[in-house]
Amino acid sequence: MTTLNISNKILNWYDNNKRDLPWRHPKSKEQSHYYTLISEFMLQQTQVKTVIPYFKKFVYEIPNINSLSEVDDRKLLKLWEGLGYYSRAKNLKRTAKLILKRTKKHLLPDTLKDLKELPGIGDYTSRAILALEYNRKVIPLDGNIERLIKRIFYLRKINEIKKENLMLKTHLLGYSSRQRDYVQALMELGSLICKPSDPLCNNCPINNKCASFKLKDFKILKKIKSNKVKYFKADIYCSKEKTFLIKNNKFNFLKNLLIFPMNEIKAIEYNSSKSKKFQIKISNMNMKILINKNNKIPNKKGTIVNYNKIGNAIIPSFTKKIFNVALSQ
DNA sequence: TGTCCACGTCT
DNA sequence: AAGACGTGGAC
Repeated sequence: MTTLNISNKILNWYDNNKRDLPWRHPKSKEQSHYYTLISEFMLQQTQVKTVIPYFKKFVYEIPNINSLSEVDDRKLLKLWEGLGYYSRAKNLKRTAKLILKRTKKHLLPDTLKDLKELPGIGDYTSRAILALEYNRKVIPLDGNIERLIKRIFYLRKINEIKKENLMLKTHLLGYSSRQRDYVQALMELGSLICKPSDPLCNNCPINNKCASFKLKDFKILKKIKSNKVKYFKADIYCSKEKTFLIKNNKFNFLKNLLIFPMNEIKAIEYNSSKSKKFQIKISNMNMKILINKNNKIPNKKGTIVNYNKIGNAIIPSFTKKIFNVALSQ
């Protein structure tokens, strides 16, 4: 057997192990660009498994960049319901409009600068598009590849894991004339083999090149995230199978989406209350919520939702969870 | 059930 | 440039 270099080993592994994902079967160049655009937006901060059903439904309902650019906002949001980070949906439509306006083609821009000017397309997505759609010799640095790099080069010090250094190190892994497949191979390897915990090193095609494998130390240095605790009281109105929600214009999270009427309260009020308590994390905030349950639907401005039949209402998972807690008592 | 983790962009 | 932005899954 001939000795393969590192990128060929990774590609070889990918050819035999790649997942069959719906955005990997475009029927034309235009569709390839469109599938990449939609899937990459959905995959931002969201795992593949979660994205698959959303992607399928989305491209069925909104099949190309033209229809995306003029889709009704409610329809768009309904297709995004439950996926989270709802500004992605708005940015996606704005991006579609800008692409049509600027290029008059149903294709994505082909330079880093032009891509990054589009809303919702940052460092990672622009590089992903260049590699996937233009076979450009760039490597997008997503969470999977970042972990792979940290393990291969055994990066353990803060200054070693700075983004610029990680970018330089990714390039030491080399390129391929099949860059489209190569970057997907790297991400797939990170996701399926070089997992955050208990990596499957025995199945890794490049374990002999991996410093962490040699040292048998697979720890990853993670960023420290803030985790603020805030206290709220939520008014849950339940009458038969109906409940009362309002459009959120008050808090920065879940803007313009349906939530229960809520107020921020002091820790003392929360701690001294005997009402049902519920803890939920949203974004980087740790919310502690008092459930204030009422039987009557108030005569105030809002939206009455039948929770057995949600219909056209767009309800974020956050609200649905509070719902279930309130009902379960 | 609660707690922790994974996952890019924008400002 | 640190913090805001959501959700699902594993244990």
